[in-house]
Amino acid sequence: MVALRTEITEIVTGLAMLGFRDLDEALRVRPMSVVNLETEHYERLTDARASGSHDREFETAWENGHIFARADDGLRGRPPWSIEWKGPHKPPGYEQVPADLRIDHVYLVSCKYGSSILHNVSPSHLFDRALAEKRVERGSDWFVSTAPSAYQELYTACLVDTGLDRDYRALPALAADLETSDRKRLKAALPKRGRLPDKSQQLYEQFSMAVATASADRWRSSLRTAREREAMLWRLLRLQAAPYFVLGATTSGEPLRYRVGTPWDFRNRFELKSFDAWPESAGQPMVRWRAAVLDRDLARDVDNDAAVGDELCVIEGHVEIRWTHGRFSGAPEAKVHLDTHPHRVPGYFPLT
DNA sequence: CTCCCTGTTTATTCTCGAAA
DNA sequence: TTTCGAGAATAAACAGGGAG
Repeated sequence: MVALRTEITEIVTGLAMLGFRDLDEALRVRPMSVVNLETEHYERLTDARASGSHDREFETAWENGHIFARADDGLRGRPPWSIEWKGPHKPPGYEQVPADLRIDHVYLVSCKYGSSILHNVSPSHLFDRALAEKRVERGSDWFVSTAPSAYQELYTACLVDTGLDRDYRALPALAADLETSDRKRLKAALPKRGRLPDKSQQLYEQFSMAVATASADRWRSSLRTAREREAMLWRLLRLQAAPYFVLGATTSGEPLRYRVGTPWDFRNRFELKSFDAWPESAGQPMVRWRAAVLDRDLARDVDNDAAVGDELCVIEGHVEIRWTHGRFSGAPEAKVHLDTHPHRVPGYFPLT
């Protein structure tokens, strides 16, 4: 149930801010003050609650909303005037604050459960344009532009392995000329998942490394100045002009509660010392990234008595570069992961 | 021929899940 | 945990027709 879990976590988080004794009371009362919340949603929630299928999510979401309502950084115990639920709609436009709830028209709350993904964008948007401007470049396959020869070799080997090179309905000789229908045929002929045949597998590994290396190079060369690297980090971390809150859970179910500060908040306390990106040898093309950030608050302590070195925080993550829908299928995409625990990321401020 | 409208296709992004 | 896959939503691009 894709939508159900999202619905539960988002709505229950909101309900928990309204001051009811517990979730079951809230579900009984069915407050209609939550914008966009209809009877059908309450019915689904009540059913899910009764079935016991999402106990963990109910509990965490309720606790998250409850704590936000009382947190010094949050509502500080003030009863909210209005709670707006964004609902299942995907907002038009670009780079909105990823908010699922809005409290009193001001407090934006994003509910994020079991995902370490920061972005899922086209590779050129990340590596060439640093997530800055949204401009689609059609007709340019990232794999062709970053690793043309390795891509071509892999493609040729896959044609041979699948026997499609001898098919009378010939596929194009050049990987760059693949059409959608060609991709479908090739994908269907390849093993569903797991390793490719020996020769192809070896070429796939070389291809992965070539793509990763070229991607990391292009990323680094698009970030020449300290200014650009800083802006890159802000966008990676989704720092926005206005602060917002993330209430959710890690992939292992541990609760997450933090405020995402603005670039201004970031600069007040932190200073980006370095931003690195480098290719990694993995099954699929992967680029790792790491930012070293100076925490001035801690640095001040160092002047007094703390140990030197503690004042540097490290933020780490990685980018998967992959076909969206399996080998040779769909345009390549770049999935950006955050590997550092969010509560230890400079610019994210855990709720206390 | 150009411009505008409209329906269709495709790329991109978001979401989540499952196998290894 | 890492690697890989897929459905759905949406916006951009495309294609074709018809009016001016």
